[in-house]
Amino acid sequence: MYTELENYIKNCVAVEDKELEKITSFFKPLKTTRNEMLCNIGQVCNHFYFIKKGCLRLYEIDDKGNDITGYFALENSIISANTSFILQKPSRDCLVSLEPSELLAIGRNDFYQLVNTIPSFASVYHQFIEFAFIHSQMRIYSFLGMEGIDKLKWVMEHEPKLLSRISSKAVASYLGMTNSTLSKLRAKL
Amino acid sequence: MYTELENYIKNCVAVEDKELEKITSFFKPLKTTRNEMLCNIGQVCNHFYFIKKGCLRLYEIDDKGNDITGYFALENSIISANTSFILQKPSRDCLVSLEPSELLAIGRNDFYQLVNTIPSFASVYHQFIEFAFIHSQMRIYSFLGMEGIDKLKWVMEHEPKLLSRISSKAVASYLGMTNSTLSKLRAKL
DNA sequence: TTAAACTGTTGTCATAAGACAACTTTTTCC
DNA sequence: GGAAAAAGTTGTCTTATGACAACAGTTTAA
Repeated sequence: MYTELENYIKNCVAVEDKELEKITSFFKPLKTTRNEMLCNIGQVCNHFYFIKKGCLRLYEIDDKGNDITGYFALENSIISANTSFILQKPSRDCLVSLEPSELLAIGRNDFYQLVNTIPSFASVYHQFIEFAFIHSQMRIYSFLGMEGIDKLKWVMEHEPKLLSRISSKAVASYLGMTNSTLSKLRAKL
Repeated sequence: MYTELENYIKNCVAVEDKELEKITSFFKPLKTTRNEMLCNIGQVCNHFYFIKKGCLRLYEIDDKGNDITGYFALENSIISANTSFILQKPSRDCLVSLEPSELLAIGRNDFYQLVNTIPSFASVYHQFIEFAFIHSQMRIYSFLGMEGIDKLKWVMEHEPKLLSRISSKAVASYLGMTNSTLSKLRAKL
């Protein structure tokens, strides 16, 4: 049940079996269908999700009704509507499953109890946030200056899984372009 | 000497005077001229900086020789070439002073010693990273979809200090546009 | 103080990308 | 399995922005 999550944690920090067991005991399994909304606009996000199987997407809808993807999370990674989760404010993001998924969910109270009592878990969270920040900065550097064709090449090189796994529409919203533009760029390659 | 830094810390967490004194004792004052390079491309960044006075800018140079700003830091905030500092790899970013500045610098070893021994300092760092991540995500949402004029309005609303304090050229590199485009957009308002 | 360097403005022109629409292909789910 | 919905492709047209250049204004530093 918890093998993947245990591996994820062990991959971040050295941790005793006893602690590991305590940590995982707070996670509850959860199956979703496709397009299931785990956090909607206006809700306060109260869970962190580990993905055993499937794929989630965090996105925001702008004034014109277009959506922008914050990030994707595939198997063996964690995600939540972070801003809402951290600040405990109504979310401006939607967190949604792109495929039928198998998740392990932990509630916010349990999450912070673990963070505050188990240093190795705090370290896991800390590493997640550090990585998330580094990744966001990388995306700013890569997507703010580049032309469309170069953004596409960048993702092909650095995050090829996204292209094989995720719909063009969603990828376009991650690259900051329309789907028709992405389609035309793909044809050019 | 350390008043501003102490206030910065106290603003994040409740902390005893004794601890506060221990924390600040690791920070060394440092004055810079304008355009002084605190971390250059290829160097491994080994310091975190608190800004008492002045302004720093973190940026990267892309293939075409254009530069993109990662973020700015003004008075009473902290900054480093985070990616390099965290991963201990040669930096792709430059960290530079935009004005003559008064800084308090802490070396990486001291920094992590504090993080590992003083929970309240760990919390300060943790909050910094959380905020930095949230801010980066916000920028992705705001700048990836928007047209130039809306990006400019966004900064006017959310980070007006940048516009009054920082050169147009640097602001343009923060917004992901050329300086001539920014100048024309300003004229339109 | 003054020359040099840098910054910002404005113009023209070229081009990448958005908007919209029509159409095809694929996927979904009853 | 098949109808309906969604996703993807491709075309035309428009527009925002980049590239480049000339110039003006400002700052810097010797």
